[in-house]
Amino acid sequence: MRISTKTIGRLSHYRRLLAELLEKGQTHVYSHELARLEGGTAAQVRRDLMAIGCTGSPAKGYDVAVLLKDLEGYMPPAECRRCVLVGVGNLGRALLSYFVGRDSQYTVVAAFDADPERTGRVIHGCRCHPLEELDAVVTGESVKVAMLAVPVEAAQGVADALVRSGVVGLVNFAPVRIWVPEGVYVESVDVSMRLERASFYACQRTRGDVK
Amino acid sequence: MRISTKTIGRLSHYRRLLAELLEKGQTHVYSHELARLEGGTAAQVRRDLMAIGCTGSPAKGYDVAVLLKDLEGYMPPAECRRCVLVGVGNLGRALLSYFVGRDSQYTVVAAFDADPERTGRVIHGCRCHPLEELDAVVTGESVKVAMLAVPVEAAQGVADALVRSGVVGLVNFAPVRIWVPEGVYVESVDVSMRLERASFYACQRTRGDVK
DNA sequence: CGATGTGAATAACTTCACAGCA
DNA sequence: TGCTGTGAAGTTATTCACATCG
Repeated sequence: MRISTKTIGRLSHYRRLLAELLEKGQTHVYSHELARLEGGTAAQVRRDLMAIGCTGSPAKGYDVAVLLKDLEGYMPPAECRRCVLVGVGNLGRALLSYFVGRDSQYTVVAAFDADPERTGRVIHGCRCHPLEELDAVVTGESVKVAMLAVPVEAAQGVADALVRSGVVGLVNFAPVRIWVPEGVYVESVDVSMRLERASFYACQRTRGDVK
Repeated sequence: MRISTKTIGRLSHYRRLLAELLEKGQTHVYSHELARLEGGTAAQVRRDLMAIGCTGSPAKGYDVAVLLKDLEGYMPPAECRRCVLVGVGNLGRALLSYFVGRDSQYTVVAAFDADPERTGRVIHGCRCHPLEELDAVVTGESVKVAMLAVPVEAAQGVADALVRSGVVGLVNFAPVRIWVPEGVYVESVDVSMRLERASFYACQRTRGDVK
């Protein structure tokens, strides 16, 4: 059975929430509690968990530790949670600090930048290489996933280079569509669209026709 | 008629694409061209445009200038495209430089940060105020939209303050759910979920594109 | 022709509602 | 009783397919 992209996104979220609950010492959780934390409905949570074969008990709900383990078993294994970053401007540095927290599941094994001013240094524990070393590092480390935080003009070229070096999963922060071969997956984070949508609904309300 | 959130997002894309086409001097565009640029289908583009009453001609497709004008008329007017930013760390600075391009439709009228080291300065043309001045500035400037680029622990408190000052549209970059009163719209940009999903499909070797 | 505009069909996603269990 | 697991129903989103037009 094929699990939808939306469900995968929510499973990721549930995992984060469960890790927090476990840390707090909570041993069991009901679907409606997870739903409230996640912003969805109880039925939705149960469906998502059902999709990957997780079960709970009517009496106590879901066992937090078991559920977390199941989710971790379903989500990418450690070797897929190593990624690289291209572009070490403000956004790139923000991403590095984002993934340096010790509870983060992901590791940025290397960063790259075209600007010599930014390379050769270690930022947030991550070595910053010149772009020329991209292929050697990505191939050498067998990295499959990359984050793209470069200017619009550079995005497609860098994406091509990454794909050539074996990357098959990309998170693109540049506000431009990038083309990749069949079999490569792209997540586009489009900040200006998000801001525009927020403004749109903010406006609607101001105009007085909410909902 | 109610237009879906997804359609709003795509309309925002179309607008950006049309602005580029106009700049290039292209006068007409077919739905399948826009579709290719945006990564969707021609039928989807026509549906979206139909939803807001735009029309083209079978002979030449859509008139770029007219369509752009229509989209601009539908999207938020200038007074809703003024926003504030809270949190001037790396992410916040990245956002400021992002929206400083003169082709950007949006203006960040003020930024705020709790850290006195970061306040009092002008960054990318945007004055950075201490958090204490948030209410005065947001209320005084009648700002309705804000971007939240603060640490997880601070997100809810800042969101509350923003809402109290009249903000009704939020773009939240903190990886945590924030609670807002009925009528306030929140866009959550969840980077770690995006990265995880990219890893998931990279692992699976499945294929797809996500906006 | 090769497009648009659109009803109709299909697919995807979400919620309902209830049996069954502790 | 109050929850899970899940078929069925409902809702939303997307694609199909075709009448129509220059």
